[in-house]
Amino acid sequence: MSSSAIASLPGFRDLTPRECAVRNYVFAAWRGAAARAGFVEWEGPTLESTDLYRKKSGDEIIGQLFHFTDKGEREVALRPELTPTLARIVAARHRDFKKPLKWFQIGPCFRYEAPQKGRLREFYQWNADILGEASPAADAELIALGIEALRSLGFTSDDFAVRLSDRALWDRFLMTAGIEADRTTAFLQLIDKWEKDPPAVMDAKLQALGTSREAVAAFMVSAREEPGPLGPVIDDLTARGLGGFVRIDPGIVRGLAYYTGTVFEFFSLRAGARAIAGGGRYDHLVSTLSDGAVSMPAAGFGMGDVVLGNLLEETPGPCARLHEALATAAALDVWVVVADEERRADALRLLQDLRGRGLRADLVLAAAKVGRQFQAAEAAGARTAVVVGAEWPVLKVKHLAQREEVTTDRDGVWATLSQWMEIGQPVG
RNA sequence: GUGACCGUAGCUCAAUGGUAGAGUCCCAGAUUGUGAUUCUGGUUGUUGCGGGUUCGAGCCCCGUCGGUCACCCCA
Repeated sequence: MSSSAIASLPGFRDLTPRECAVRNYVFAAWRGAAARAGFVEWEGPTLESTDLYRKKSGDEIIGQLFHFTDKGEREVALRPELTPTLARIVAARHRDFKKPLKWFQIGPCFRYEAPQKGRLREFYQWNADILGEASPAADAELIALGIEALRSLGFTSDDFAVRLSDRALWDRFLMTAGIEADRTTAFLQLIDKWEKDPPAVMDAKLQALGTSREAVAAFMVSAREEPGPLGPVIDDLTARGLGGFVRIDPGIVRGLAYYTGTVFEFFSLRAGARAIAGGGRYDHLVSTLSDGAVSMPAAGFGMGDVVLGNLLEETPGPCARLHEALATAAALDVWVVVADEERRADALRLLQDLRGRGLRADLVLAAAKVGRQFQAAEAAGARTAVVVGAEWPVLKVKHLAQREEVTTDRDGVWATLSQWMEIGQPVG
């Protein structure tokens, strides 16, 4: 609080154990969903050559990077996302792997932007990608994975939906409308603001490009009725029973980046509808980054932990599930109470024995009154306690929730605990 | 980068321009071996920082830093 104290940097978080546990819970959901779908985990470096991002997105992106010159005069940048690293690795090493690749990574990313709700300067991103498979089945597989991850956290079709589009839809529209290719980017940026800009403003801007709001609106309606290139993706997801999560929405454009076909966005249906995740097909990126040496179709998506974390706390169902998981994760199986300091050595031996058998066990490190040790056990969420005192080798084992205590010996401790543990073991 | 609002104890917040407080948390105790509640006691502040106005500033003014939200952007 004092001015001389060093505070954390803006947009960077300190994760105390409770927040760390929430993060781990989210990671477990991501990893679990990916593993169940046959995706394997990889990991790349946090720091990359700045050129990796410049090459892909152009110079304007450099302003949003944490970048510097290292001691070897190299221009380097903290990664703002995971996909370029993936493309770089796959371009270099793809012969080592059978296709298609189904890879995922979880890791910190950095963006030098003004922090605000749902957006920080350091955040975790989960990226899942399929490379070497051009079929729409890959797009659908990825969308299904994202849906499963969110469902495993307790979210339902009341909480989120997937908006699906395809760059090809707009290519068709632009061709029909006679708009030159070099204005495509400007046009798509307008579409991105379709819901934000007032109709009159939107119309004026579109007129300047040689079309109109009316024409675009009519096209959007027709695109929703006529899935066109998105038909196979929709059919695939419908066959999986996930059709209810997906809707065609040509308004989804996903920035100006490297997408070449299908694009999609997971967005919250709750107040302040925000994007939870986004992705799409990027068939040319591997080729671009390898200067044409390797060509490989690819698709993927990224999901950040910040918006998702907010949603977890705000949505009742998932929030309850989270708290239940946190309580279970933090709980100890047994607390060893040293009722007589003369017996601390015996207590320590018992403690190590219990840990060696796989139980989560702890004790108060410094001498303390029995009452305080039970308080510590309670605070730590211990389910049982073993009292080691003057009557050694006689021991007392207590089930804290049931307030039930039995007298036994060293062997009896294990028998009693294993019996109680099985009873109290949470299912799933 | 631009704009609006906000900065008081670790946290949540009080305090007409007139001596900075409460709750909570944390720590320690309540007839020497058992948890909740309760009770008692205790620690923590140059009121974000720096100027200015005033007899006197937590309060008013300017600046600065930080936070939040929005814009921009969103890979």
